[in-house]
Amino acid sequence: MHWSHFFIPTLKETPADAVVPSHQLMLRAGLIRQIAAGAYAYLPIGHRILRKIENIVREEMNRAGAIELHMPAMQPLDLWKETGRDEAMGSTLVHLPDKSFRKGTVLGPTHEEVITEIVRAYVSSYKQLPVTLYQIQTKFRDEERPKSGVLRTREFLMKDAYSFNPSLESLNESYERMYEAYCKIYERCGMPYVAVEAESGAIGGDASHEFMVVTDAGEDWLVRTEDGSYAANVERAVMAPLKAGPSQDAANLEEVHTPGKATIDEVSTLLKCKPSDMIKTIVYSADGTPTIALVRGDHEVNEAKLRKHLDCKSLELANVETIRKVTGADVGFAGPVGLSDVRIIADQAVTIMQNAVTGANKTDYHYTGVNLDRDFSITESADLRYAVQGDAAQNGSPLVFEKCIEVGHVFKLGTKYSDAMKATFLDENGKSKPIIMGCYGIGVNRILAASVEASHDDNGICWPVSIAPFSVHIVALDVRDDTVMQTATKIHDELEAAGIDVLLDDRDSRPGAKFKDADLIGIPYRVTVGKRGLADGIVEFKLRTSDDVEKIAPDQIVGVIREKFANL
RNA sequence: CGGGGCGUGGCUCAGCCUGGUAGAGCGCUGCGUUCGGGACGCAGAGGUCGGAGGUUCAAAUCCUCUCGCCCCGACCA
Repeated sequence: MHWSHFFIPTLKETPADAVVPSHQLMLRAGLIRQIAAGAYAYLPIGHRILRKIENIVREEMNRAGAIELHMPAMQPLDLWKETGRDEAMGSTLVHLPDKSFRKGTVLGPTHEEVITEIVRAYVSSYKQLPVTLYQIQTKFRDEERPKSGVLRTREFLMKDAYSFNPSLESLNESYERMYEAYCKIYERCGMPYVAVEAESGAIGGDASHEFMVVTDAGEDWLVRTEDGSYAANVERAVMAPLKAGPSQDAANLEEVHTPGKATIDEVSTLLKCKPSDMIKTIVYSADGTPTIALVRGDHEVNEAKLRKHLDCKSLELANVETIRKVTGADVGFAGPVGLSDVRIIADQAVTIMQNAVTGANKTDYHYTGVNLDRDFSITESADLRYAVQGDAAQNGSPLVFEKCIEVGHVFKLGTKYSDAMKATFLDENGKSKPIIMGCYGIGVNRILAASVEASHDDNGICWPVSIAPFSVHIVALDVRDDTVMQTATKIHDELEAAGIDVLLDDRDSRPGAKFKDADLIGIPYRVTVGKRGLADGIVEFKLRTSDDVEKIAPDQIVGVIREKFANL
């Protein structure tokens, strides 16, 4: 490809709206153009990269036995009503206006409903199972706040695969195979990924892993141990129980006046104690029943853990009236002392506290010197909180926290969708059973953006060969010199004939600008052809990621490059 | 959805407070000199100042409404 015949609108300056490196560099390198909040055009260079990623994904999916199909982005709302996800997705689900289209049409944010509709129509026997189907398609989600360029958009490309299995063992096999395919995909894309245990979220199901790329531009947190033995989404992370400190003399239970001081910060400041000396008492409504969670003042309740522990369908913070009724006080003065007839679940860290401070269940009063068993009792204790800095994993290894971006997610769905949509099959004994499902998603554009986040320097992007828009970038200097252009064109043609993607910068620009652009768009191998070099009988060969320049005879450069690619 | 910020040529921004001929740099076109890490000179093209309404003799500038975009937070398969 000749640059002058292509379309690569590079920018010298960084657009002001771009904040994260991947966004800045993708704009500057001419990969994308923003059309609206959360909607981007992929310009030719960006498009080529997406295609390369897609091909890797496709190859690995096919190798793992998944079968490609294509489903519509436009979907009947009725399908979503069958699973109740029309409400669960809330405003994220994009509804087409009734008057401009058929009543009740939505744009697919994901395709569990549609794929289940297809499978239930055609699959009726165990003999047709298992089967894994996938597509690579544009998804629509009306995100409240698109951000960070291409990392969080309202329209995005996703590879979504769905497995349909006759048994849990079969599901586990499909899941395992997808998990391994995902690892290969990220490896082939040259991405430093981490597979972490994850919560399964609103999609339901009982097991899932996320594939994360560590980057400051990310919106998620993962925790892992320094020894590499454990990695999890922070939502999911399980910690070693805290050990009790040295035992203190039990203080007397005392009621203190704390007028208007309702928060942990206010009370700890007033009483000159640490937040970690306080017990945070949070009243929830679990399936409509008031339920109390206790965590240490410096900890946060992890509602996913609490929900799982309670095994309840709905869990929300209790409203003000409920809190008044249960505690007899305004919000901010709740405590476990004196409460009965309500389920109280204490986080493990609370069970080892001594002489704690809590609300007194009396507006404007707190207790000090509160001790478990002597002053209050709990129904049970459990792990209810988010991991924090200083926690250790269950094997005792300290947890480290890292910001990350999710690039893939594998779930075991179970029968959530097949139950709701009556997707059943007859087993060997002629018995009707719901099909067991798994689903597996990869954010294709996120791989692109995460790859830039993971691999760039001050001058631009550094693509791995596998997903680079071109493999070799020939910079022709002195383009009006016939020898230079003949040599550069010959190298270009021969590389192209050898099946290597090559870009020839044949623009009549000054060398500095061409080198800057070359670094910016980040093609892994660069060949410089100039009058000066040719006079010495050489062209220059350089890696994007290195300053070392190899001088190679023009008639040997193609062989050298072909050899490199043969070894990849 | 709460809080903050910003909309002036393809990009970066000045001008607005204190109303009076729409500016600079980059990029673009032409000519010339240059030519190994974003050159220079000369001559050009390109803007309903996001939109609507209002105040005024006069609005990019003041007022009201509105739309869009970015950031923080909440939310998020």
